Amino acid sequence: MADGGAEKPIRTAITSDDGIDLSIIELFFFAYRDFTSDPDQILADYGFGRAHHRVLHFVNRMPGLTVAELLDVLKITKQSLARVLKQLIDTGHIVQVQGPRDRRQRELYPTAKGRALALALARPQSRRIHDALEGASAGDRSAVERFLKAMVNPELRTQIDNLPANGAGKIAGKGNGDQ
Amino acid sequence: MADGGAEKPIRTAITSDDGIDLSIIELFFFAYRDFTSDPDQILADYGFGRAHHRVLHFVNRMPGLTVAELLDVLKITKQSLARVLKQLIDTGHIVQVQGPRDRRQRELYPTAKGRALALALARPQSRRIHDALEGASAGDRSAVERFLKAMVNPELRTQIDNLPANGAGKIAGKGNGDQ
DNA sequence: AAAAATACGTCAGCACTGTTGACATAGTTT
DNA sequence: AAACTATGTCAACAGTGCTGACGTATTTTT
Repeated sequence: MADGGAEKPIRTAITSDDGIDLSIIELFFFAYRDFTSDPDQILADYGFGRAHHRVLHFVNRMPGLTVAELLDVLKITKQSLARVLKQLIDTGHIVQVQGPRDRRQRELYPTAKGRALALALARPQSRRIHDALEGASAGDRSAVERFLKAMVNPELRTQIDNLPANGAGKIAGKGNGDQ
Repeated sequence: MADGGAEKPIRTAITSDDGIDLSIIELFFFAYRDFTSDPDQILADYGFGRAHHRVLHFVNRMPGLTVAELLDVLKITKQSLARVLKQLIDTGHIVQVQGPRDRRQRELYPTAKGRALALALARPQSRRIHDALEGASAGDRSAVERFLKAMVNPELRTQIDNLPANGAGKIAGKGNGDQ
């Protein structure tokens, strides 16, 4: 700034009086930080990070999805995905299968190993959620779900609805035909 | 893996039947991603990132806190903090004041510029929350707050309670004496 | 059949944010 | 005086995101 160095310190705190919903902003930050800390610890043992977790999770949730579809869910570039996906394939957590209709496509599937890791990562998160909802009524739970869903950009809510057993039965156009 | 390359693909999706609370896990991921995207766009104009946002936010929420206290809130190393804090000081968003009792300490305060930016960053987040809670009852809102708080590690809940106008009046031991 | 578009992979370089480890300097406590 | 504490800083590294560019296989369009 170099304005003589005399910027006056403001000694009062921002409060809810400023018209900002500070409590939920801060709660959301702390909650998400701790929510991700559980899997982070497990991932460290594998030399993986959060990006691996997300890829593994959605491949397990939507087996057979293509690279392009995965990019669309994660909203990252293919170069970002390439690094982590390659590692997951090299370590035998995910396999690629050439697309039956369009042979340019690569369908992504978890292996038994990949399924096991995905579940191991989801377990502590699910437990934390379960504990957090202890004593909550069905209405409370529903309020939490509605809130979280409403926090998502409207264009993306469709994606969420298309996940299996989240309201939709199966993913359209994909034969989830049990191995 | 090099086991002959024949890891069998699993073609079934993980579902709630696996005993995992998938809907909230996924909702939380998407919700947080979009929640942070609003300020991210503003920050880009300043050449700042999410780390700057967090520092700025808590300095505005707890003016006069020391470097050590800030590290304790953010749970990062001082080397990580140093980089972003230096930038915020150099750009005139934050000022340091030598601690009155212990002159080794640096109390951190926002400037008018820093306060303005903090509010500009909080505004879209607050609006998103407000919109997400549209049509929600007081009980719904309370359920959401209780849930988020319960998601935080128990040891850290005290920190949250000590933020001004989140249940506590003032920060213990700090004279928030209005400039 | 040739041309254009698509799906994917990859190389190279960069930015942001987190980590360890080591060391320096002031100021406080013992 | 010695030990401890609060802060700053240098250096190196990891993880994950980005852009830009280019190559190859395959499908679609002309």
